Amino acid sequence: MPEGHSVHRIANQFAATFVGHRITTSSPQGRFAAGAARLDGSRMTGSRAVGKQLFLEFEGGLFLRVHLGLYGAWDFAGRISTDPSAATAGGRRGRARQQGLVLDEAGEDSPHSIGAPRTTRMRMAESEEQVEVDGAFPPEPVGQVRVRLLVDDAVADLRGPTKCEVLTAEEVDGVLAKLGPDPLVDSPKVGERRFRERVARTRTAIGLLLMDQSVVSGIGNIYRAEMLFRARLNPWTPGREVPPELATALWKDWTKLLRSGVEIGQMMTREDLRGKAWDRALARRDERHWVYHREGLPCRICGTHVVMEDAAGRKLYWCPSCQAGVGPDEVGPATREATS
DNA sequence: CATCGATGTTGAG
DNA sequence: TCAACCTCGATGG
Repeated sequence: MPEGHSVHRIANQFAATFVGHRITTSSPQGRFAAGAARLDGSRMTGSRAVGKQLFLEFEGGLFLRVHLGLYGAWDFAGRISTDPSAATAGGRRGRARQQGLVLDEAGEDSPHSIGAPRTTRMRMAESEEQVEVDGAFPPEPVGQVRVRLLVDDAVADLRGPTKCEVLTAEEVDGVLAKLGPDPLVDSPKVGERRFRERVARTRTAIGLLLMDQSVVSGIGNIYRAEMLFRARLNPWTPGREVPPELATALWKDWTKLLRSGVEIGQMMTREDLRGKAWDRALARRDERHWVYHREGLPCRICGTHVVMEDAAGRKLYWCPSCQAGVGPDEVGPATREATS
C-alpha cells in the first residue's frame, strides 16, 4: 500500500543489499516460476524506482518490474539496511557496505544470542518495522511468496503485488514513457514544466490529475488530499483553471514531501508540528495529516467539518472552507450540497 | 473468528 | 463504472 516514497526506499534497500550480487531467484508460490527461472543465477546490476514502480536490473539485459498495488509488500531478512533513505540511491556496489548495514546472524557479539540464531526482518510497504526473530537463515517462505531473491546473507520475499514481470530494456522504456515526472528522477526544471503544462491543458479536476500517474508519478490517495489542503486548493478545480504559479507550487511541494517521505519513511505532512510535537505525531498515525481520513472531524485550521466524497472510486478528503479557493466550474457532491 | 477496508491498477462491460 | 486482484491489520461479535 505504498505511495512513491516507499518504493524509492525499497529501491534503496535493494541497492544496499542486492545490487552487485549474484541472485538466486525463485517463486515459492509458483505463479512466477517461469519468470524466476529466466533471472535465476544472474547478477543484479541496478535498482531503480520511478513513481510507484520498481525496476531491478539483471545481467543479461533483463529487468524485474514490480508494482505493489494496494497491498503488496517486500519482506527483507538477514543483512539489511536499517535506513534505506537516499544515501545509496543508484546502487553503487560497495558503498552500501560502508553505511549503516546490520549484519545479524548467529552473532557471537550479540549479548542476547544464546542458542538459536537470529535474523533481522523488515517488511517494506505502508509501514516499516524491524524485528529480530529466531531461526536459521534463510527463513522458510511464509504464505504466498511470488518471488524470492536470495543472496548469501540476505533475502527478499515479494507477496501480493499487482504487477510482477520480466521485461527487456525496450519494454521498460515503454513503461517509463507512460509515466509522468518523478521529482527524484527528473530534473527540477523539466519535471516542473511537464507537470504544469499537462495540468494547464485539461478540464479534468486537479484532485484527479494528482492521482493520474501519467501526469505526475508517485502520488497516492493520502498525498493527494494533503497536497490539495496544503495548497488550500479546491480538488474540483479544472486543471486549466489552476494558476500556473499554483501548479508550480504543487510540484515543488510534491518534491519536498517525497524527499521527506524517503528520508523518514513516513507520510508526514504536518509541517506545523516541526519541533516538539513532531516525534509524537510520527508515532501516531492520526496526527500525521491535515485532512486524510478525518471525515467529520474539525479542520485543524478553521474547525469546519472535513468532508469525504468519492472521486473516481477513491475517497477524497478536504476542507470545504479552507479549500474554497480557485472557484471550480465543476463541483463535487459535497460542494453541490453546500450550495443547493 | 468472521468481516471489512486499504496508501492501486487493470480490464471487462 | 465496477469487479478482480489476493494480503492483512483493524474491527466487531
